[in-house]
Amino acid sequence: MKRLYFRETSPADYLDPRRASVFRRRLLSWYLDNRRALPWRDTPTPYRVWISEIMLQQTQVGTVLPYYNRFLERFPDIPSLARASETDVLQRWAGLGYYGRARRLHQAARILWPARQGKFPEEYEAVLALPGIGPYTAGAICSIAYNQPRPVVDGNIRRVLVRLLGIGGKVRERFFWGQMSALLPPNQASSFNQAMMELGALVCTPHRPQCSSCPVAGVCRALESGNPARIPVKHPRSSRPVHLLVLLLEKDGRILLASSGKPGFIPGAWVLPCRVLADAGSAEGEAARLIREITGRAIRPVPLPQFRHAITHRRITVHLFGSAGEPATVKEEDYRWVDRRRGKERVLSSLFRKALEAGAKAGA
DNA sequence: TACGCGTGGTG
DNA sequence: TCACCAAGCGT
Repeated sequence: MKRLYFRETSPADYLDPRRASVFRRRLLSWYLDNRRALPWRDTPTPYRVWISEIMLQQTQVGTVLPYYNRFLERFPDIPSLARASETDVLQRWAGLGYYGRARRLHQAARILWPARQGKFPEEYEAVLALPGIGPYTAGAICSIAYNQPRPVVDGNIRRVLVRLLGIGGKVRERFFWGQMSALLPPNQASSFNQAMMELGALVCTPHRPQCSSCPVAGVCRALESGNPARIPVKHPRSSRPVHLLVLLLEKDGRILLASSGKPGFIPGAWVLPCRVLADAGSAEGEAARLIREITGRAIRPVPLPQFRHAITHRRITVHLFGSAGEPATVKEEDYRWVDRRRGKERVLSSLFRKALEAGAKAGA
């Protein structure tokens, strides 16, 4: 059955040549005057643009900045990144999220060095073939670092385009790529692509777009129609509640950590002993059971402060437990007693860092 | 195509 | 408090 959910593209969706020309000129002019000074814009070498684009995937500029600077300091070029251990790379990434990005970044560096002398490829297809690089990132690197005429489409650009073109319904992904290809000035791809994203980030924002100071307000169909903020239309998403049991076991000032082979956690990172719960009510009973499994002894779990942790599509309620009395020696290899202070130096996700802080605050 | 992946900011 | 969002990719 044919789905009517997506709106078909019609020739009328494209800006006519005159409006397109006005749009390009005003956007580029605005960008030259208003672009933010960012470290990867100072000297846009392929390597620096690459790192920035990976870090910026689903992550805001302000969040990325400190990580970017620290990362470049430690790994200034492809050989230094390739020579590093994965743990070292993850250590610098810890806190940024989406840890698969860091692993694939590292894998790509090892493909490029020493086999390809650490030289970042120039051909779009070769860039796209690298781990962690999809159509957006390949287009971004080729256009920004090499000024190749490659379109890009990201969240900002989708929003700018549907407003500019006054698209109310849902369109397919290829619609956006077609529009960007049509608008792209072949000799100014670097500036144009960045200008589109900059406009989306600074002016054509999701809430309360600043239409009064928008350089392309004169050619915007959403503004013509009256209420630009109503575009794009939003559809509800659900985020499921999850209950997670976490154990904070101590012995002689050390805490028990496990190297996580478990799916859903940072690869190669350390975790506190934990288990997903069927419901909130089973927390204490499961805590006792997990302690017994780990230590081989029946030790009463002591409730510590609960806290919540939000991840995309999930609201996690963390049920934190300590133990009364000294847990016996742990048999299983995955577990290790680690000095509390040194525990923080290990790769830990924010959730477990929060758990350590909550435990410390409770005097555990 | 739809989902999972982490975290911090925003209203 | 909470849903939504942010320079996406891999499966």
